Amino acid sequence: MKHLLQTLKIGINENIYVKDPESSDLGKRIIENGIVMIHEMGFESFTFKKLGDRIGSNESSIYRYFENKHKLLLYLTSWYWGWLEYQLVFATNGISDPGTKLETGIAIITKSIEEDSSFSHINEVLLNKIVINEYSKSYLTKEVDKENKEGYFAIYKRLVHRIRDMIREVDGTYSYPSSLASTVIEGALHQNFLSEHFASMTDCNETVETTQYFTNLVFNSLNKT
Amino acid sequence: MKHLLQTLKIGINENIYVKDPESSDLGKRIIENGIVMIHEMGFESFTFKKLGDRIGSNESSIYRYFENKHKLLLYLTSWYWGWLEYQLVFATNGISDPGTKLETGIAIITKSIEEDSSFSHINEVLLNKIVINEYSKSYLTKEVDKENKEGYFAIYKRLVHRIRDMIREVDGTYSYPSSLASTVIEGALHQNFLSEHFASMTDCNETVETTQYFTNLVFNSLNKT
DNA sequence: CAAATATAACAGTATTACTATCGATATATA
DNA sequence: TATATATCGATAGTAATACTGTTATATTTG
Repeated sequence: MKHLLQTLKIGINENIYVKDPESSDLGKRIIENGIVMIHEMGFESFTFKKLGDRIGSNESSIYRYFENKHKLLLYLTSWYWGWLEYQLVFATNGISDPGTKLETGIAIITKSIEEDSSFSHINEVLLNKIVINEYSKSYLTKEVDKENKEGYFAIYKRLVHRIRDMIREVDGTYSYPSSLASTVIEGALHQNFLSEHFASMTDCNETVETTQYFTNLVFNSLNKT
Repeated sequence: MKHLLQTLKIGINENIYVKDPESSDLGKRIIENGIVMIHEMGFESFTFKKLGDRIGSNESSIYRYFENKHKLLLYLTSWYWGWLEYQLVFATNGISDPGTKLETGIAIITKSIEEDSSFSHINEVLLNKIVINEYSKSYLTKEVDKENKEGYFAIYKRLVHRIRDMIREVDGTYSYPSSLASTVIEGALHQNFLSEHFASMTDCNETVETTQYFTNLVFNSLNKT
């Protein structure tokens, strides 16, 4: 699994970047250190100038890879969702029982990432935290519809659809499979955020509880055959 | 009800503003037009300079009411949650059956706002849309913990706690009342956003469906006595 | 009427978010 | 080997943002 993910390249919409950051050493340093800096200082304070200083490169060189920091965020979060999608597909691939499959899927989606694969320049632990703290900002913009048409959110949508389909396989009569799928994926990020900053609004404070909460939520809504 | 809400002043943490915008005509124009402009151009593009131009006033005068636009957003969203809290309390006040009470509460929380009270300078329809599009940005910051300690999110938390308590009254044995309450409140905003911009990830496209989805979700999780 | 307060107008600063140009170096190709 | 091409760093420049500070005037209040 680790080796598979090591060699695997996640296909990200080519319009998100100007030049593929995977195609050069500088590109990889932009990604690697971009992740660290966004995690450290938050997306608002992060600038390409600061990143340039950190990697001993120039602001204008970074603009040759990404039009702006919003596009970099889209790239990073797309990578994350693509990576999660692979985990989901591999983990649920051989499972024939729909209930077990969905249960496994929910576990993948709701667990917090605790170890870095340490094979690539991408630190998945930090990236998971970036997704928790910043993902919403990538679509809560006036340009959503245009960017959605361009396919910038395709991977995320595909992931939601995969969970939706797993839900349907368990109970084809359930009326809200799409909403339930999106609620679990977005809700998992939210519960993780709450457990870190607003403990009184959640009952989750470790992976186990988050997974249990959502598993319970989903299966109570479905009629198992 | 309308008259009550007309005279009622929503108590907002005094550290959110420099000078109470309710205390002057200029303050009210800042709120009224701030809502319209944030709705029109989105929070990122909105600036105090533009607002000053619109209301025929000066940038620096607006700074006498709010330190920055982030504080203005905190003010507006606090007002919104306070306003919703009143609706919740009034609507559920006389109800003795815990199930009916919770059902009514969920309806209040999940419905989209369709008419403006048109009594005050605050347009609740637009404010509801602002909350859907911008609320997350008010807490997904590096300053959350500090601002939370200052009490800037107190009204929102109180609302979540009220729903949590209603859940507990229906089923005291349920393990995740806080998480379920926060999932419904945040999830309702999210499903509203999806129905507008990402229809394939939701089954909700009007108030009725959103309310039904969450009602179904909650009551399937609880054991009614 | 005097004093206090509120606001408008203006000036100024550091930073952000870019765009454009130029030159050095490395690499590919002919 | 010569030449074209791509890559990147350095520098300069611009418009806008996010403020802060000062002063003059208008308005309220005592």
